Amino acid sequence: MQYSQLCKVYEELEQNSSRLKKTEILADFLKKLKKEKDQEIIYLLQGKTFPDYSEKEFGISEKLCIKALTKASGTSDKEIIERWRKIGDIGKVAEQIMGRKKQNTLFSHKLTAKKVLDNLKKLPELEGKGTIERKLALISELLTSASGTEAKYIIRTLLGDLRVGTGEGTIRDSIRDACFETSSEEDTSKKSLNVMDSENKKQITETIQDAYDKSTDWKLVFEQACKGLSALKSTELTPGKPVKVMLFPKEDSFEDGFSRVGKPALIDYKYDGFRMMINKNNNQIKVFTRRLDDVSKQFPEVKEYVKKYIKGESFILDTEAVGYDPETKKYRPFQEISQRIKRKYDIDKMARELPIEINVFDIIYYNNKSLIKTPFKERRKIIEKIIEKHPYKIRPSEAIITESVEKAENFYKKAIEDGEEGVMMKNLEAPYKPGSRVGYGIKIKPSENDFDLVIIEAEYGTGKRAGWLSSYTVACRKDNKFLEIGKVSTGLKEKTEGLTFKELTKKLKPLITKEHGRTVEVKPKLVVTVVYQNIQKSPKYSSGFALRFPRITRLRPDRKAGDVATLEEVKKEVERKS
DNA sequence: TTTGCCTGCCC
DNA sequence: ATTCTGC
DNA sequence: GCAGAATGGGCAGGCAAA
Repeated sequence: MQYSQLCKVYEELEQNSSRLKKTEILADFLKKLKKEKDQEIIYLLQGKTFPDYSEKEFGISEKLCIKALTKASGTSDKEIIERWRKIGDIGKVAEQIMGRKKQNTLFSHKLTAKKVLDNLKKLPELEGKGTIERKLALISELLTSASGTEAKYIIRTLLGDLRVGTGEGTIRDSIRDACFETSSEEDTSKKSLNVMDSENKKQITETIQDAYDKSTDWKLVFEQACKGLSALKSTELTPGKPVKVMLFPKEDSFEDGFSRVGKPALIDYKYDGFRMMINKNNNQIKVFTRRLDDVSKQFPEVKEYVKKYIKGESFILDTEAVGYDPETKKYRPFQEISQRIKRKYDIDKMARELPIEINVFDIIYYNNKSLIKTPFKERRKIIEKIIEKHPYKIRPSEAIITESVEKAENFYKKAIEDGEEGVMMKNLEAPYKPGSRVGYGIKIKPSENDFDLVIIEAEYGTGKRAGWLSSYTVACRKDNKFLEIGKVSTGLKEKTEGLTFKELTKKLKPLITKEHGRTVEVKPKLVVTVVYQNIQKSPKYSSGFALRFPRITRLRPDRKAGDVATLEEVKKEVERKS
């Protein structure tokens, strides 16, 4: 298959925002792909070359894409960055530059999808001295034989950002439509077994989703769907192979929480650690992160705890690991535990200095049986039955079941007093939904504080926000100086109503004093209110602090730069919270 | 040998 | 992580 | 209500430049 054929699909997807239309476009493509040899091409549809659970990385991002473009086109870094600033998409820059170049070339080699796939797949394998040079060579080889459009999508694929708006749901539905016949208005009279009526269609969709949930691999699911329903149904959950985690949207009050998850609900602590999926298959024990990275080596204690304190031959547990101080037994902030996650050296030393407590809050597989569809209350019972509770090692998450808002609030207060982040509320009847943020559970966190800060630098946005100054460096003050305390971007509106990026850009432009690349320095005049969840020590910002999860809530035209929060006030808040 | 940029991935 | 937006 | 896109801080590790 020609890569240009694939690019045509990307273009169409990009031009159509309706999900139904996207599904149609993709289904047509998949019908063609069925007849091809390289089914791996399906990964390219989501800008990938491997299944989601693969840990292979390109090791290429913005800077190296710019280098590769320079190399392939001869255009200077400076011009590329300037174009990027203006149009907010390195892919589009590549399209312009490589497209222009093509006109001067008399013949061009046709790029096949396989060639693109092959070169991309080589990237993760390279290591050691000269790696970057060799990676750039592989990329510019593709770019030089690419058309403008092809260059655009090669770059976007490398950046891991295809921007064609196709997620799992769309892929799933198009596999359904490509592999199973759909009844259209004209032939509703026909009663063929293969023709989907709406009930049937729903079931097929669910079966495909279920197969993906269990395998996390679209290539496999597509191949099975081509064979038929029973092949899809044969997919099984396999402990040792990672599964995507269920996610939880935020809710503001317990009333809202109950109305979403129903009454009674299970409420448990939300720990400020990191997600850990623990898989046991007989003697093999593996630990995966939320993005399906294998961190078994980094957390040797998990094996020990699992062997000693959990009954069962095989299982998959969903847990949160929190770090604590081994002397004082006090829970430590996320910043500290994050030192262990990607560690390759001194693993044992860190394990002693910063041990973890594993809080188990869900189970989706037990003794050769999937529990994905088992109601949550049953799953919780199993957790409590099989885990021997050992605080500071492994334990079921702290939880209550209640239908009272008052009891929920008291439990929440206790969680905060214990130094945790908040609580989760969960629907007792719900199944487990890998990878989706569905309302079977929600999270509740404390109301947050804010500072008024002044904008001293800004950066041009990308994608939807191209052309606007959309990310702002904000500062507090100390005497007559302004000290950076982080960047903020979210909270503003892209369209109308409320404070927009457009408006802020307009206000900032006259204040610009210097420009470098995509960043501008501005006179410290504009004051904004920034809410945040936490204040962290920062190795990067001049104030020595940074805000965790910052977002802008409003403009303060009534305030001057001299009115913004002082470093002293920031320090006082840090004290107050600890 | 050391430093610092870059990337990917936790939140 | 948070937020906004389109479906 | 959900998925998708565009953004935040900070960590370790890998490589290249100093």
